Amino acid sequence: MIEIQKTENSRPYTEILNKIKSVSLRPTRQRLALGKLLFDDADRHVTAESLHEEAIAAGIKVSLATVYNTLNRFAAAGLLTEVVVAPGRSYYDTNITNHHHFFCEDNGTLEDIPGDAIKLASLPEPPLGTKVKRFDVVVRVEKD
Amino acid sequence: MIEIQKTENSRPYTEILNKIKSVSLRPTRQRLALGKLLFDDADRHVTAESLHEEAIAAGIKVSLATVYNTLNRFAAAGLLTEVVVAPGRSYYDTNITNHHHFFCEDNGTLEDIPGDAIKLASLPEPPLGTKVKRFDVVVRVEKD
DNA sequence: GTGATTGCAAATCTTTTGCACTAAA
DNA sequence: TTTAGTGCAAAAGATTTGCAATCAC
Repeated sequence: MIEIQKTENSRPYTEILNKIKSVSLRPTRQRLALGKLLFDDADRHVTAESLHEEAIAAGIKVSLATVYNTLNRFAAAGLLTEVVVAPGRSYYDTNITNHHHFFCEDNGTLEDIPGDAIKLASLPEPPLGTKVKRFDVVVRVEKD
Repeated sequence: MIEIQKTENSRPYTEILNKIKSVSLRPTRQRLALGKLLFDDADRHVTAESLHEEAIAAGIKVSLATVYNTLNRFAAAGLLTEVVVAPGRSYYDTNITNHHHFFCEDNGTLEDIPGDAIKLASLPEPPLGTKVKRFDVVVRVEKD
């Protein structure tokens, strides 16, 4: 029984329920709650650690291991994108459209750049035997 | 005494010696040997692990911790660039000019793209209170 | 019921660090 | 000699995994 679904805010949960079901994952209590945190607002950037803290603060009982597993499952299913900008820490982005990032190394903050805001004037041939999958632009900024 | 300097190939070692001295680092046996592996060829991409294996295979006695320390010192001194392309592993690049990368996730291979081969047609304003330091383009490719 | 998911703890992997020893200046 | 660098082993940080209990179907 998913008691949280009985509240007056049941519509968003239905959306998240459908989103999770649509990728053939079981809508468990933890996945629904994490999904609500992730997908209720647009363009969120989280780490496993930050999402876990947020969940605990919101009174959601979920282990860090499950947060890792959920982020990985969501990413593998295409619900999230993994963003690699800093060594030793993975960021997950709820924006799954083609886009890029500002990254502030001073405080580890990510901000989206719309895909159409950046155009490559040219691109050399990829290495022999390979084809281009996509490209990621990271614009590194610093506080001034 | 740096016995290896006595061989007939002493010229490259002089270059590496000077390179290391030029950034106020002590030219120890380990740094000279790692420097030779790194800088004798152009555009090398290594991880601490891969460079350590290479060194051991070449008969150089050096610990993994020292390889990490050396890569970090070299990078801090501007002799190397750290490249962030995959979660949980740091790559170091001997190309310190402005450039970008092809990255093949299938085998973890990096390949340089000259800086002038890529031009951004436009770039939105950076987040408030920040200024652009530089941008990195990673073109992700896959085997076909 | 059956198979997927959770949670915890233990394991793994990469990287850093403390400290006694060694080497460079 | 004075200070920096090395090596080992231990520690640290991020992430994954084994397994019994639990939950969705």
